[in-house]
Amino acid sequence: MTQEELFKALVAHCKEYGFIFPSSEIYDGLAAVYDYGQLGVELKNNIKRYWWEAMTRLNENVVGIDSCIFMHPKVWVASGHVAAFNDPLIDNKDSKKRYRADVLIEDHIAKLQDKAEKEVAKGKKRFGDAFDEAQFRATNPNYLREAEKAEAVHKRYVAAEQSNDLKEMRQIIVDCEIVDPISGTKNWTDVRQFNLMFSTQISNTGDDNDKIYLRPETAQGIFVEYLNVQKTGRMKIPFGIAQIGKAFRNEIVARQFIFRMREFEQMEMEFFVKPGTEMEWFKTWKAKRLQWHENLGMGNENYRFHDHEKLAHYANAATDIEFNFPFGFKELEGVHSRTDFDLGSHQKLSGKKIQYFDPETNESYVPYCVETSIGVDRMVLAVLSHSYNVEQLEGGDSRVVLSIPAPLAPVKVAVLPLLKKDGLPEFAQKVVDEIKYDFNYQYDEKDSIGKRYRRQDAIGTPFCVTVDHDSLNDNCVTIRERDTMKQERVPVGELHDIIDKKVNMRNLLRNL
RNA sequence: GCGGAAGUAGCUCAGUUGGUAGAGCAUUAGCCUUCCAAGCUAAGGGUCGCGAGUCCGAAUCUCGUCUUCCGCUCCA
Repeated sequence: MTQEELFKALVAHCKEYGFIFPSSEIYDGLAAVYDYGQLGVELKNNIKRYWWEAMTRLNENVVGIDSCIFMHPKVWVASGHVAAFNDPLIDNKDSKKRYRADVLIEDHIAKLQDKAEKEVAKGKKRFGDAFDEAQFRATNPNYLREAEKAEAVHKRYVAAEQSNDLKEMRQIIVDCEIVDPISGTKNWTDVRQFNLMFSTQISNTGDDNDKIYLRPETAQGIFVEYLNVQKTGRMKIPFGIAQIGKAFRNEIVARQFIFRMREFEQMEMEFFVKPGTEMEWFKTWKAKRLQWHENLGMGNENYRFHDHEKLAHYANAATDIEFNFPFGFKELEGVHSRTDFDLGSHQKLSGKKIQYFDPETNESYVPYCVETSIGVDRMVLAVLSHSYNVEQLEGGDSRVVLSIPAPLAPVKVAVLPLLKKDGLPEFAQKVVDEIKYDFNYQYDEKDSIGKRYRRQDAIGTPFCVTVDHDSLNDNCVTIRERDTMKQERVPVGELHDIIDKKVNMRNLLRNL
């Protein structure tokens, strides 16, 4: 199977066994929105628990919060999202390329200004030392002509941008005869506003002033609660705040199953540190986060760091932890050194002092911040795509097995009476009673035992417990392990410990 | 958003020149009995993605539309 076929098979498998369904399927579905089914939600919850416990329990200076999706609109002004993700876009119909309309116009203005400056350069060359630049700029007709052209376009552009007049933007591009650098044609579509953030209104009058956004990242919820948590939790720097929650981004193209969705879930942790120490902590969290991934045992060679060359407006260092997905190495988690950009912006815009008083040095400062940010859905996809295997067995048989790390598996154990008579189901029920308070289990008495094993393999259940006639006499059952298919006969009383040893979350949390 | 391909039962697909929709697997019930799927019997399940049009008659022809996949584009 090629990687592409494998990925398709995985997507089909996810639907067939109740992990992940396309949303609203009975109405033809909704593009790039997926629902988690009965098994998917268990896997997802286990992943979230693994992260939450690693963060908040194993670091005594990291606490969690749960902030809202709705936030004050000014939050997104301070964070830079309103300014940075509100782009007018235009397509060239011939080259099929998309451009930012404002960039096209700005480039054009720059070209015109360039022409004017060339006149100045010419003047310099001609008059040498006698050249009076101010005089030249004020009087030279060639220069003035070019400069006026640039100024005229600039004025129109600023007016259009301020009034958000998309038709005028397009008209400027048409009037200036701006051509697509690739196709060289002027065959443009309309200018459309693209906003990364979804919006709605909080009152029901539809007034534009009541517009609020669905958060495009959970991080800002942490920043605006920084003061509350720091004070009420008596937190001393360095300390962190962790959060798991939904975020929404109106991506132009959402693709690759649950890898890029418009509604998705993040697990973010903001770690507040003393300015100047952020690089140390950046390194620390890079290592800690990689270890968290490696503890899953999905192959250390499947992870790599990708350091950012080009940094975002808020960062002074950034790296991605990439995972080897079926479609190649792609970002799974980001570790960013965000400086004091966020807290600083909120301090400025809100007028509230957001500072930390350091009792050791007696100074106040806006803390710097190191962020770890991982997509829950990407993590689910990483686990599923790595776990999905089609194994060839002796005798030409094959089985589909999800080798999900046992502590993350949706179902931990299946209880299977060999026959559904002779008192075996009744005995099996007693086995269920033995384990049901501690482990998610399935009971199945339908079809042959081999078939039932395959069904459990397909959903990644680490253990199958089989009850046979001997069980009634010796109180022992057969426990069969998913990956090795090895069987062992054990007393019912020992089941709990055998299963627990393998599926307990502490197996993953060690050494973190 | 552009280009290409696809959409018939839960899944994989068949369906002839337009003439009342099929198979295998799966599901449910019963039988059989058995430690690594595919034994027997029966049953349920389909507005043929959706909407128009042509036609006496459309799963089939035409147009539109939605969704999915692939490639571009986008991705602080």
